[in-house]
Amino acid sequence: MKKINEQLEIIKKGTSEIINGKELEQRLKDNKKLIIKAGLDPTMPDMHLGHTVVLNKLRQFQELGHEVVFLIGDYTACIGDPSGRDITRPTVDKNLIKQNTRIYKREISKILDKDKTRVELNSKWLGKLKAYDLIKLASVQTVARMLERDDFEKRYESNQPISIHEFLYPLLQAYDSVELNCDVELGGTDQKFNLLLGRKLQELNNLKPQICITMPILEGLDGVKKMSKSYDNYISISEEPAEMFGKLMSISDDLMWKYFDLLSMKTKREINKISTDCKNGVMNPRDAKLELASEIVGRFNGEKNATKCRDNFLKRFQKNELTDDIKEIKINSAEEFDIVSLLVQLGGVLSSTSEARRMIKQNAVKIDDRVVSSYNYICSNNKQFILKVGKRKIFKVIVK
RNA sequence: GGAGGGGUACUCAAGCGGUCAACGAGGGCAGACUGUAAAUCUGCUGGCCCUGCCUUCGCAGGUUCGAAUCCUGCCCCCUCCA
Repeated sequence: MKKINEQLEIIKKGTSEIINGKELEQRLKDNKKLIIKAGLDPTMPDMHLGHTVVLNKLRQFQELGHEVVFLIGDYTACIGDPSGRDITRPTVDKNLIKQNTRIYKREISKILDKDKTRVELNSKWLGKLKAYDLIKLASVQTVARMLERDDFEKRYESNQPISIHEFLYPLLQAYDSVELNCDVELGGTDQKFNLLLGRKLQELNNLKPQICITMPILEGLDGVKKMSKSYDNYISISEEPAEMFGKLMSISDDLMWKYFDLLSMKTKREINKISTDCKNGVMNPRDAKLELASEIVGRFNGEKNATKCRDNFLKRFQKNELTDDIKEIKINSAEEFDIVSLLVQLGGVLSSTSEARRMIKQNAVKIDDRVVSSYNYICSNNKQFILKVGKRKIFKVIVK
């Protein structure tokens, strides 16, 4: 194992808060494998970059030789974590949870060392709790304390409903820590309350209280709200490489620095260098962003793919050239067809005739780089042509 | 159990008998400008056989020439009192 201060430096990087730092140091000094937990509810079918902020930290712990537990909240997913929410989460179908659990198990191996990661489902112990146990568990926290939480307080004051079951979520998450006897639990800053409750519950059960480490919340593509599937501002880790690259390139410069901090494996010094270079005009921020996008796409899809995405990106948007990864639309038709039916029925590029008309009206549709301005434009005369709809949708249409 | 408030398009939110496919804001999309940036400006944002027609305002009926708007029943949500 590495020296204590080296370990601490790695652990501290990128964190928002460590409760409590001294305890962590002390425990590292004991030179034992620590049990590190981070959990995720399998409510959504895939993981996004926001989740990886915590996973990356977990990975670092793993590399330092500690025991990493990835907790899948298959049981708690039924409740829905109210953290940071202004509305009650809808409950998730049990089959869907099972399915997502499988996906999660697979996806974490993109970041964590699969062989060294202990994966646990909290249904294993939570499913055994009896009403008696649950009520006893519920007695450790008062309603007043619960309502002190920002999210609940806001909802309470603005007359939004809070269901009883939402109060149980933090308690059950805390119970997980008791069950696993965690030394450290990781989570986003919005998890602070839940993490601290784990500490408290462990103490009540005569266990060493866990150290809570919070990570900043990663903003989504809009740069404002947290990255989340429900806000549709996310980048999935199983996204098409080119798509992932494009999404990363479309973020604002301000946001780019946050992404560097939370997602890049570059050291603080390296990031600072890039940042000052951009400020001094030595480096174009766009190139910094290219580097960021390459690194992240590379992590999930390999170096080779990343380079290809980068090349294609530059080709397409900087040089306005065609790339070799254009999607093809093959049409078997002896008859003539017009642009609207190509876009909707034949190509499935747009979802309705009205939308197609709208696009044409707005000069968004191009065939071989020429704007199509008529709804009735007949395009079957050409055997092969390039169809563009807006900036991002490009297709090669082949008529047979 | 009692009293009151409310359910409108992706979200928030006007409208309270005709001029409502429904003001406005946000989001989204497109165009201009660019670094596919961001910011800004402009337009669009239910569907269709598209100068017109069809379906939408919690659900089901009713009144009316005509309803998101009025009446009846039902469902759901919130607040206060107990």
